[in-house]
Amino acid sequence: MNDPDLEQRIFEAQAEVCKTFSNPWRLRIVEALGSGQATVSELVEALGVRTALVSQHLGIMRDKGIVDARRDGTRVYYRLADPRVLAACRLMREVLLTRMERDGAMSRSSTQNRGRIEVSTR
Amino acid sequence: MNDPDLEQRIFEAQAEVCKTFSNPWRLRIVEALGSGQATVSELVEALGVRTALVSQHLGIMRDKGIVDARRDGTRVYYRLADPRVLAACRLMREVLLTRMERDGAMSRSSTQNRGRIEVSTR
DNA sequence: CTCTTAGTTGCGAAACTTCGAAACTATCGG
DNA sequence: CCGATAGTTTCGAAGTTTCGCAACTAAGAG
Repeated sequence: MNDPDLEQRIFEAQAEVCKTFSNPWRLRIVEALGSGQATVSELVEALGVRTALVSQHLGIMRDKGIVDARRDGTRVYYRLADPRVLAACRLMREVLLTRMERDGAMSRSSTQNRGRIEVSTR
Repeated sequence: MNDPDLEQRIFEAQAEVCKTFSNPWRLRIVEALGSGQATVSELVEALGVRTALVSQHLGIMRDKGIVDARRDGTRVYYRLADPRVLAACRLMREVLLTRMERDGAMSRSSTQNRGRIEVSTR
């Protein structure tokens, strides 16, 4: 129990999940599915992107188990497999917005050194 | 205010942040930095990966503003720029583990159709 | 069976990511 | 200045992702 490799495999699986969220269209799909379900054409309409592309992204998310699909006649309804992914995505977005605000403030101040290594003055 | 393009740019920026977490070593670094700070060599020791590679990954996270670096003598100390990223990563991992458990249960049952589109029986 | 609507899939070029190897920089002790 | 230790950067080959395009399947209407 508690294999050193199991831990590594969990982090690899998590990296795969994060890869799924590394695309703006997929993030918008997650957000659009936040309030219930939607068909492919509703998503096409909401995002303003070609059908094939939306379907490709949905296919990727289906394969990774992020969304579930249900066909009803000619339509296919998609929904989030686990509502917590929305929460995780939103938390990440909040962090981002905080940073964006801070960076905006930074550019108006003089202490600008993002991405550089600070040196402890001792 | 509330530009249709601003929204898109926020999702693009978020996708960039998620890209940062799309690598198992970077996730392990985030986890290792969860309880305070660490030097590059401490991270090298903890992850069992070459120094250059750890430094490359830290550089990527520094550029994206995920971690902050502070040099003290020959050592460089890294820490998370915002503790909420740890929470977001952990929430994502929980979702993942739930899915892994569910999938484990699925393989022991007969209804196995992950990644396929269910058809509504009507 | 045919047509239409709704969605999926395969292909391929361009762009991007990963990681090892080697060269480089920074700081300190002597 | 020299050498040692700690970390960073550059390069490049191998692999992966993105997205348009075109061909395909699935279901219902007539």
